[in-house]
Amino acid sequence: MDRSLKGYDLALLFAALSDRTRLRLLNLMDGREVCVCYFVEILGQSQPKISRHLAYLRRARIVAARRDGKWIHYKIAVPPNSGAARILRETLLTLRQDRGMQADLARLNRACCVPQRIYQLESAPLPARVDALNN
Amino acid sequence: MDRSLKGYDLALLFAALSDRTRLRLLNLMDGREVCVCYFVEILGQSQPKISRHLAYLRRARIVAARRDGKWIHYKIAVPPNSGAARILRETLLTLRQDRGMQADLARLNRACCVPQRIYQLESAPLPARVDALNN
DNA sequence: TGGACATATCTGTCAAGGCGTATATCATCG
DNA sequence: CGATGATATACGCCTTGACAGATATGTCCA
Repeated sequence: MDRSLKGYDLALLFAALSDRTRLRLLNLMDGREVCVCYFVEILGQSQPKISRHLAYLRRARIVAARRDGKWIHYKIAVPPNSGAARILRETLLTLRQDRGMQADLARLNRACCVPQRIYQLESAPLPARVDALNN
Repeated sequence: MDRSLKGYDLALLFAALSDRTRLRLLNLMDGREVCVCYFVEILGQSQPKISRHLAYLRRARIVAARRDGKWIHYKIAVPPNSGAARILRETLLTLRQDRGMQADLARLNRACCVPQRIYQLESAPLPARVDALNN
């Protein structure tokens, strides 16, 4: 019996995905490990707000956090349920089609080119590529 | 440009999917067109509650309603966004893996065998097979 | 040890969603 | 018509989530 199917609430997954800000965060993490300060800068939203939305994603176990000195890096995690994992994969692919999401990525890439010119990012670790859920 | 990507809010889709009752309704409609009274009977929940949840699914345009005399039949609809459609398809496949969802289907099938013995269903139209989103 | 910085959590307020109850709508039948 | 049955919507109450602002936690560095 597939234990991974027990104890994972699909409705909770969808609740985590049901907010535009959280979808934007996931899109920025697609194939990338990103530290919180980049989210704050790229989305132009307050740090507590970003942090709360990240906590929501953690609760649904679709992101993983890793501390690195004073920074915390987030990346997408494979949820412990194969169906949820497939749904998440489809979701990320769908987000790529969205104009707004593409614009977020463009802003991220631009910021990564010149982090030293953006006060909040000058000493922050650059986002790093990681294995994407999608091929 | 893909017009179908405009005007469809993915977050709204996920909000529609973020409730267990609504997932149960969708699962019952997987490959089937079902009238409201069956949902009420199978889920054992009040008619207004079922109706409100169906309205939510309609708002996200993932179900279609059809009037047939005094009955209204619901079936799953392909949302006007190809990504949303793929996500919905994956979701339905995932629901099939869930014990509770399988139990709902078993209750539905049992009720369909002897609708005349269930007062609320004695004159109701039987659920009918329709093309499923999944193959 | 004490800042300074990155991030998380708490608090209070407001809007949205869930539910039960009551009621409205719409079709059928007599 | 008026009554009945199927479904939808309105209302009131309660809970949850989103947000801003304030504060706590944890790490680094002087």
